[in-house]
Amino acid sequence: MARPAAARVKVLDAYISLLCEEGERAATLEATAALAGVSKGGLLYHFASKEALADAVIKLSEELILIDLKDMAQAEEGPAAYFIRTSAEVNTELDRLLVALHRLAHSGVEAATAQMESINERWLAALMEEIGDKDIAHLVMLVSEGLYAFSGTPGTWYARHFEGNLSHLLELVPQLKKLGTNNQ
Amino acid sequence: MARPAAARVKVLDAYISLLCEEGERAATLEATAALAGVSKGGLLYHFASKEALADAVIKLSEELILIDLKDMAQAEEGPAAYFIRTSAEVNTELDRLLVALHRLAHSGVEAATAQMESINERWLAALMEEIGDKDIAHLVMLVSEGLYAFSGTPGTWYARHFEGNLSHLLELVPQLKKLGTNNQ
DNA sequence: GTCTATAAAAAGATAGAC
DNA sequence: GTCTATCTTTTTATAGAC
Repeated sequence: MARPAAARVKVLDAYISLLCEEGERAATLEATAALAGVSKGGLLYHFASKEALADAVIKLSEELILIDLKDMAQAEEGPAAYFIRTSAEVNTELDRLLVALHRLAHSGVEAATAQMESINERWLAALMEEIGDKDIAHLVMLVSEGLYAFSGTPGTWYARHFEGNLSHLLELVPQLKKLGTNNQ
Repeated sequence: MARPAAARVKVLDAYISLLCEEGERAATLEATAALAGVSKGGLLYHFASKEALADAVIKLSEELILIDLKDMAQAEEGPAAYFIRTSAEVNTELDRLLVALHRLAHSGVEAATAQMESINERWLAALMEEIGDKDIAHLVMLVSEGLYAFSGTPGTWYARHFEGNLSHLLELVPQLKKLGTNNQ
């Protein structure tokens, strides 16, 4: 589907928005259709079931993560700094998709859990390329995971403490890498 | 309720188990009652609504977190090491409650989000007592949050990479603290 | 306190008109 | 492609017997 219908895009975007901003319980077919400005029937023409909606989230996350991994490998600041910096960015398309994936995984959608795992494996591999030390790479993964866990819920702890203030964490990256070298 | 009914405890425990192991979608009243070995009516005698069940999770998490904060402050290894070590422990009562809280928060239960925030504020304050440096304290918080985010889903990325292997991360704690000193 | 039976509401999905 | 109307299933909650 090289040029998906506008309505299909609006529906998927509405579903992702509801997942991110109100949680999985609120992301019903009816609420999604209403937010997208279509009827339930109109929604179901594009996505035959709720599972199809979740699958579309997973598929889109895969497309965006492939771009992200490429950018991460080529980043001038280095993969680790790129990774931590972008982990804290909120409301990028990738961030929204990853938050939506989280919501689905926590609700019990197994395909979403599997995709999260797959993404984590690839990120860890990319970090290991640069860092070398397994423990430090894990540490960076956990920091990133922590940033995601706090994101997607505006006005929360995460926002109060980190928003616009990530530079301090980023300054630690070279030190973390050195720490990795000492540790080998 | 100094000595809550045995059935009440079984129901609450079943609800927490379903949240942790199968996600919020699976934690219906019917499934909870079945796992607890009571009828739906029996369940609703102890918890008048689904909201009451969620509130009980939040209340129990508060009781356990007060104990945890006290233990953390008095830990011989220091608050930060205690905090990271216990963050990775799975299937403790506190861990299960925190995973359940996460599930509820991601589903859209606002009271659960508020409780998570409250807990995070108190943990950060306890870490600052020891570490002093705000950035490093944040880093430790994020690592811990990452550990929680990965926990509660057996057989996943987290389990494969960290289970029984946290000693490496713990060895980094003194170095992290030193890093904080340099950073001041 | 616990059960069964039943109601009420919400959510997912289908059919067919346009 | 999109809508309305309808059906089915699931989920929450109530009522009342025991």
